[in-house]
Amino acid sequence: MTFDAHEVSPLTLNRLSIYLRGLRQLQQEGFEHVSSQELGNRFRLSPAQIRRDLATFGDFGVRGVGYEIASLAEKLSRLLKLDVRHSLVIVGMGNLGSALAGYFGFNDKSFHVVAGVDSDPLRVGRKQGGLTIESFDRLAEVVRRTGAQIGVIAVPAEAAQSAYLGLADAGVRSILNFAPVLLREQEGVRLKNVDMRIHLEEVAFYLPPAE
Amino acid sequence: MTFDAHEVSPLTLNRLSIYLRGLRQLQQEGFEHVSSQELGNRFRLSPAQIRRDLATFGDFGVRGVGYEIASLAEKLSRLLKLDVRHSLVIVGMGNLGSALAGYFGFNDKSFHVVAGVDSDPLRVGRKQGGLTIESFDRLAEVVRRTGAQIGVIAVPAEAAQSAYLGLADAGVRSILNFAPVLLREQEGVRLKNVDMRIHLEEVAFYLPPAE
DNA sequence: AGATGTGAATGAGTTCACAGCT
DNA sequence: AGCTGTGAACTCATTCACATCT
Repeated sequence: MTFDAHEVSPLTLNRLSIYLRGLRQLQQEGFEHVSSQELGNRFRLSPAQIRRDLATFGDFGVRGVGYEIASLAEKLSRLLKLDVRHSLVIVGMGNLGSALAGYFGFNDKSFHVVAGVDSDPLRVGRKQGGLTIESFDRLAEVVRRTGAQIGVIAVPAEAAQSAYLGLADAGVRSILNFAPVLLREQEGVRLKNVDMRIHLEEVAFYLPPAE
Repeated sequence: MTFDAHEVSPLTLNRLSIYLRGLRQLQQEGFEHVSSQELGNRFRLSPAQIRRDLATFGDFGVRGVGYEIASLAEKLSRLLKLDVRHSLVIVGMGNLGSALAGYFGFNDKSFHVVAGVDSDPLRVGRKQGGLTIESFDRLAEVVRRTGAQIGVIAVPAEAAQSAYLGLADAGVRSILNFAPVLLREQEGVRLKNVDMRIHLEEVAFYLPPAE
């Protein structure tokens, strides 16, 4: 069970998150054990892939029986590093930024929104979820003070590039971008685009030929 | 240039969306032509893959010259069916739903939010972006009246399954789910999960081993 | 000369199918 | 008997490298 984080493919990793979610749901429904078959049926996943993915990280199952839900969930959670708290700073506290803060949980077990900044003076100073919105100009200071590790870009498209630069300059090395733009990237900063519009375009494309 | 939508892989399709976005940005900056090389440099994409992807759908480029931005953007837009308008109904008009409505554009060229429903009586009747929030109970009627093709689930986790069922019963065959749950799926309904928490978990996982 | 479009080669990811454990 | 873990087979996706066209 020794592996290097960078050798884990995002695809596999994302599936682990999905398995964990499924396990939690089954747990809440009172189940204690599950086989790859059952898990697959329930959530439209491939049993073979579930076994392959899990086996990559350890022998979590028992032959003839399946997986013990609580203990597997626990192990996946540690594997995904959800047992340590990660701190987020959200850039852009408009509709989307506020919604994301709530969605991620201001004060989640694994994720903690430690700061929210905005360039709109009308929003600066407003309280939200036990947090006071600060000025975008102070971003570097805010990051230093809070030790934020992950930056979340939730500004309009036009402002996304400067939000990115601000975060990069402030020393944030991991950024999640929700603005629908392709950013000019910098060396040494990990960027993950979550472009909801592209997902929408995908769904629309596969829509039946219409009436 | 004849192909069946279902033969296009989501990976390729998503990249087409990305190329289109990149082209629009270059266009706005005043460029008229671009080579796969330049496009790749600018947005961290592989030139070979750009050429391969584009060539799948037609001979869009000119050897020795590259691609004409405006015309390629136009062609991609048509390919992605962004020249026809798609109608959305958003289930759950809280923070996230409202933010999504704004993000997708209430009245975009390609996407049109035609209705928003919510189960909270306090929200029903409220106006937003030229739309009046309607009751979740009326979902079927709303869908019939508006002809909504795509359903967007933006309710809290607990309510997502019933939102899904409501949409499916109302006849919506394509659903984008933003709630962080694995839904029990139904035959004949295309579901795309956009789980922002999973994206966050990915970024957190690859974070350097901490200080 | 310079960039595309594309067979061929490589690599990544998934599924099969079964040996091996409980 | 039943389900995992896993080599081997296969499928899908990306990259190479170059003939081909302007």
